[in-house]
Amino acid sequence: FDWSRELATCTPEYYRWEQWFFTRLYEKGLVYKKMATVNWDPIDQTVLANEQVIDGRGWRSGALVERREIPQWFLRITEYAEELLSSLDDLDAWPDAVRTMQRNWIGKSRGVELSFGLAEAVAGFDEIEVYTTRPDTLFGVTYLSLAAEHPISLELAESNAVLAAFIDECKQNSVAEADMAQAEKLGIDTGLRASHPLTGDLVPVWIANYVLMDYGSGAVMAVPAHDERDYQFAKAYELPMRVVICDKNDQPADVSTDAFTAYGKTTGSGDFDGLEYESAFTAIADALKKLDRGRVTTQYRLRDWGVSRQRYWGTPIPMLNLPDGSELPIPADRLPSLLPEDVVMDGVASPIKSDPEWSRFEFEGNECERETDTFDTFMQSSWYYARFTCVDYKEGMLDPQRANYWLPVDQYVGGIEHAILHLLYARFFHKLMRDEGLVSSDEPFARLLTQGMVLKDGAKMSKSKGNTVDPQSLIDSHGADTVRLFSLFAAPPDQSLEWSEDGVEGALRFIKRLWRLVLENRIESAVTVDPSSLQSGARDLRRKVHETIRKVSDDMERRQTFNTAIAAVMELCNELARFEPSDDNERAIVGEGLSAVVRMLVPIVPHVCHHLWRAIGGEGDSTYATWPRVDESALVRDSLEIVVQVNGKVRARMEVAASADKAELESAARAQDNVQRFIAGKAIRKVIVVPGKLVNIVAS
RNA sequence: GCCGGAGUGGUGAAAUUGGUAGACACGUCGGAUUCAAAAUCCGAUGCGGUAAAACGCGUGCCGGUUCGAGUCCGGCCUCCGGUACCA
Repeated sequence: FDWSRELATCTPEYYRWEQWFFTRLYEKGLVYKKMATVNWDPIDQTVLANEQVIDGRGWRSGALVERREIPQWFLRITEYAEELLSSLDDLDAWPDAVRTMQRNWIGKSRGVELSFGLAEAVAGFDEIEVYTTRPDTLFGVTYLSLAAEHPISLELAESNAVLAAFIDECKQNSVAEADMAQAEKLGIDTGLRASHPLTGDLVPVWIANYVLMDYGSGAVMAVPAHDERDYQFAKAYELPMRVVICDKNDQPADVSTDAFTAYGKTTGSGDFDGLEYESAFTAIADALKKLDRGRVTTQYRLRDWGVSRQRYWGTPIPMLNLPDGSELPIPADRLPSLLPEDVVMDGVASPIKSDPEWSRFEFEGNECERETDTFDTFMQSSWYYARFTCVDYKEGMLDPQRANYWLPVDQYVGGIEHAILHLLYARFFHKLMRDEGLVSSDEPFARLLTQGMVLKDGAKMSKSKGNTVDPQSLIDSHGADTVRLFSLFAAPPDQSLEWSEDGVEGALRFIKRLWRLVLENRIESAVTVDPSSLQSGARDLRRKVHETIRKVSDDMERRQTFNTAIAAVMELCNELARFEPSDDNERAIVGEGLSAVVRMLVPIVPHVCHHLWRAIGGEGDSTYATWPRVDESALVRDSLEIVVQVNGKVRARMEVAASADKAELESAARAQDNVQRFIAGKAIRKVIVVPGKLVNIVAS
C-alpha cells in the first residue's frame, strides 16, 4: 500500500478530469443525448433505481411506479463493441467465465434487417422494419409485434381508446430486463395489416408488452412455430402457426407441444424449400436485397451506456442547455463544474434541481442552464486505477509517462459481481483514453482474479443489505495474522463462501504451534545441509520440504489457491515436528524446512513470520526475504507406491522401484495376493499400466 | 426468462491434464497430562460391515461414453452472481 497515492473520486481534483474527458468525448461525437425510459415514482416525484422498485412499487412511497421517458446522456460504447469483443481473446489471464459472460453480453449476431409493407403510411411509416437472426423462418411469420412506445402504436392509440388503455397498462411494466422477461406476455391486435416482403400475404400487427422500443427498431417479426416466446404468445391469443422447418427426419417439425427452434431444412417456403440453414439464410437475404426490402447486418446486444443520474451526490455532467434548445460542453477553462455542498435537503429530489441559482451559467454573454443530472458512479470506477499512477498530476487527466510505466495493471482483484458491468466499462474507458493519447496499452487489467462473494444468511454481504460483518472484533480477540490465515484457509478466493467463524481457533492453534516449533528448534537459516549422506527418513523429510516449496510456489503464483498453499505448509510443519534429528546434518534439514516455512508464510502471517524470521537469523525486513528455491535433486524418489486395480476397483497397493518399466509393473501387480483372488478363474482381457500411478487389470 | 458459476463426510474443503475420493483443518469421541480445569500432546472419525480384516456402498438426480468419471457428454433439480439506475 502506498498511501501517497490515495484518492477519492468525489473530490473536484478527481472529477474535474472526468468532466474534461466527457467534453472531449462530446467533441469527438462519442456522447449524445436521447430520450430513455426510467422508473418514475409519482408520489416522491423522483426517478428510482431498479433495485428501489419492489413488486412494481416505490420502496419509500409504496406508489405504483410508472415508466417515463426523459432526456439522458449516453456514451457510444457500441462504437467499440467489435474491439471490446475481439480483444477478449487476448485476455488469457482472465477467467474464462468472465470472458464468456462479456462475449454473451456484447452479443454479436449476424442476421437480416427487413421490412414489411403498409398499405398506407402511419405516423410517417410506410413499412415496419424488423431484425431477425433466423431469416430461414421468414415464411413462418404469422404476425408482427410493436413496442408500446413505437410511434405507430402511439398514433393508432390516438383514435382507439382500447389501444390507448393497453399502452397505458404497459407503462406499469418494470424497466428491468429480468422482470420483463418473466412478466406475463400481453398483447393486443391493432387491426393494422402489413404485407410479407416475399409472399405479399397480409399479417396482423400487434402491440406486445415484451417488445422494447430501446432495442433494435422497436418491432419484431413473430414465428410461433420456431420461437419459444412467439409460440407461447400465439397459443395464448390463438394466433396461427406455420411450420417451415423440418426435423432431423426431413419431416415438417411437430409443434403440437413446443416450438421447434433447432436448425433444419426449410419447407413450406415456396421457392426456398429444402435448404439448410446457411443456404436458406443466404438465398432469402439475397431475394430481399433484390426487392430492396432487406440486407444482411451484424447486430450487437450491447446498448449505449446511459450515464445520466437524477441525483444530487455525484459528478455534475459538464454540459450547458442553451435557450434555443441546443447544448454545449462547459469549456475546459471553466471546469470543474463544482457540486455545491452547502445545500438544503428538503425532500427526496436533488437540491441542485430546485436551485435555479446553481444552474445559472453565463457563457459568451448568454444565459445558459447547467445540466443538473450527475454521472453514473461507474464513470468514476472506470479509470481510478489509471489515476493511481499519477494522483498529483495537475496538467491533465493522466501523466502519460507515469501511466504508461505502470499500466496495464498487472493483477486486478474484484468481486465476481463485477464480471460484466464494471469490467466492461473500465475496458471501454481504457480504450477511450488510449484513443485520446493518454495511455498506450489496449486493455486496463492484464491479469484478473474474481473473488467469490462472502455470503451472510445466504445473501451477498453488502452495505446496501446491511448484513456485513466487521472483522475487527475477531482481530481484537485473535490477532490480525490469525484472521488473515483463517480467511485465506477457508476456501479458494474465487469461491463464494458462507461466513462462519468456525475454524478460527484452529488458525490460532496453528500459529502457536508454528511459533513454538521455530523457536524451540531455532536453527540459524544460514546453516546448510549436506545432502550426500542422508538416511532414508531424513531424505524423505528433505524431499517433503522441497515438494512443499514447489507446490506452495505454484499455488501462490499460478493457481492463486491460498487455501491449498496453507494446507501444504501445515502438512510440512506436522512432519517437521514429528521428525527427531539424530545429528547436526539432520538438524540442518529441519532448519532448512523451517526457514522455508517462515518465508512462505510471510505474505499470509506477516507479523508472526517477521519475528520468526529475525529469530532464525534472517536479515532486514522479512517482506523482502528471498523466496525459497526448489532443489530439484531433493525431489528424486527411489521407489513409488503404485495402485493396483482389477476392473477399475482398487485391490492392492505396492511399493516399486521408481525405475520399474511397464512389464515389471504388470507382473508385480499380478503377483499381489488380493489381485490373485479377484482374477482367479477369469480371463485377463487387458492390462492398463499408467507409469507412476496405477495398474488396472481388466478381467472377466 | 436469458447469461455465468456451484452442489463432495457432522462442517469449511482437497483431488491441478479422465487415474488411489475425502489431503489440510473444524467439530465430535476416546486417551495422556492435571487435585481439577484451561492449554497442550496422542489416537479414532464417510456410511454399512467385521473381533480385526476382507468386502459392499458413496461426490445433487437420471442416463451415456470409457479399462477407469467428482472430473467428459445429454437431460433434469436446487442454490449463488449478473441481467444495463445497487455498485
